[in-house]
Amino acid sequence: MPERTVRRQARGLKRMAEILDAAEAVVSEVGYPDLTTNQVAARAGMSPGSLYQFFRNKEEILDGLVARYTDERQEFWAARLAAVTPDVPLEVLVGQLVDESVAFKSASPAYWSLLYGTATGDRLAAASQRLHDDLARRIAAMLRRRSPGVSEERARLAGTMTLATVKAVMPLIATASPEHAAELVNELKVLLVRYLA
Amino acid sequence: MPERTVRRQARGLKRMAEILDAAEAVVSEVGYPDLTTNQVAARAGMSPGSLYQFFRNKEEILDGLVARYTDERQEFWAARLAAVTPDVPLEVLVGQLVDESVAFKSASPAYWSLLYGTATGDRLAAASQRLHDDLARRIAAMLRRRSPGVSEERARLAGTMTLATVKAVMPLIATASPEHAAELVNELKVLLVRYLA
DNA sequence: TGTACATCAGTGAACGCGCGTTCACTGATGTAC
DNA sequence: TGTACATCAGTGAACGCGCGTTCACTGATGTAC
Repeated sequence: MPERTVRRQARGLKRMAEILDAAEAVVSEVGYPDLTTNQVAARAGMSPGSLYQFFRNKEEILDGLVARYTDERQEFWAARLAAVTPDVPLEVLVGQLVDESVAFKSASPAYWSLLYGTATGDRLAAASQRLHDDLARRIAAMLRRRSPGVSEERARLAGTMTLATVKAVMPLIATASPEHAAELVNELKVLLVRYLA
Repeated sequence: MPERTVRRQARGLKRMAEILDAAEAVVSEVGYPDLTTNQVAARAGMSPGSLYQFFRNKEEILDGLVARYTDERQEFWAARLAAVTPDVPLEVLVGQLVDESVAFKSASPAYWSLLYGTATGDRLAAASQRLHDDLARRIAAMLRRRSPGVSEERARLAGTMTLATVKAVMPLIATASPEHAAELVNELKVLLVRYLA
């Protein structure tokens, strides 16, 4: 257990980074719920005991990993957004930012697995997936009844997006204050109306 | 361990429902990661051993709970969407469906905790929350540089919605086939452009 | 309608396995004089 | 520049706790004749 005043040697700092690298690899391989400290140690090429020279416990290791990720992302997007000039057309701006988001995401699978991965097993995730596919199909069917000109393909896409958006805003509503929640609900409606119009 | 041919008595079926009720309560109280079978048994007012008369193991209990939820939701939305008449204005339609989604969600907190709850501790969720708040603020600032007329309040809402939407579509992109992923990315851009225009 | 027997429902103490963490120890590196 | 000593880095076996699951058992309910 590291005391408050540990003069970390260069070797030690490098080791800490290696531990985080190992944790990252293990998370992206087996997922957070199945990660064990012994796996991390093995992956980092050191003994289990060594982990505890640098981190107080398992949770701190994951904290360290998340901190590294969030710092990196925060820095990147802060600079990226600050660099946006007001005259660039909206289409171009959105196109670039979305593409960069996608690139960022696929570059670090462990981050998503950590923060947005399902806590439950694959079985439950699959059940939810089936429900969503079914609902997306039904939304698509409804949209086509309203606008028969729309292709099945496009209606399906719209259904998927609608469902995903609603799903995404729900947690925000749950944590927000009542009046802020009402604003969010309203804004969600605005977004969907503009999108589906 | 229940054999294939168990003639469940009425009493037993009622017990199974009680177990699922108990599991639901425990999940919504302590969250899925901290749920224990003994807690569920205690909550259901029975001994741990009794659980295993009706479910093979812990996972099956959660499966049962999720199945009950998904069936209920599937049924509700199937009927609800089928009942939509083509002549109702989009604003009204979206307004109603979103409101019903919100009502449905707040009626069953365990469902969300189960399927979309973070597997990691509250500490990590909080870190991610901070990052998102910061990014929403920066997006809002950028939007106001582009459109100085927009209020800070509205820009902030738009930033939050934008971020939530992007976040929601990412997992879909990850699991989809390459060409379908490209479609989703494109559709996300369309949605954002229409929303932010 | 009553009796015998199989099966279902239920108990709660105990077991065992996995995994996070510790502990006693050895080696490596820095620092003081 | 060398020597002594503190501190850091590292090992891996063992420990202990929590929790899912079992087990031997008792009670309740249905079914056959």
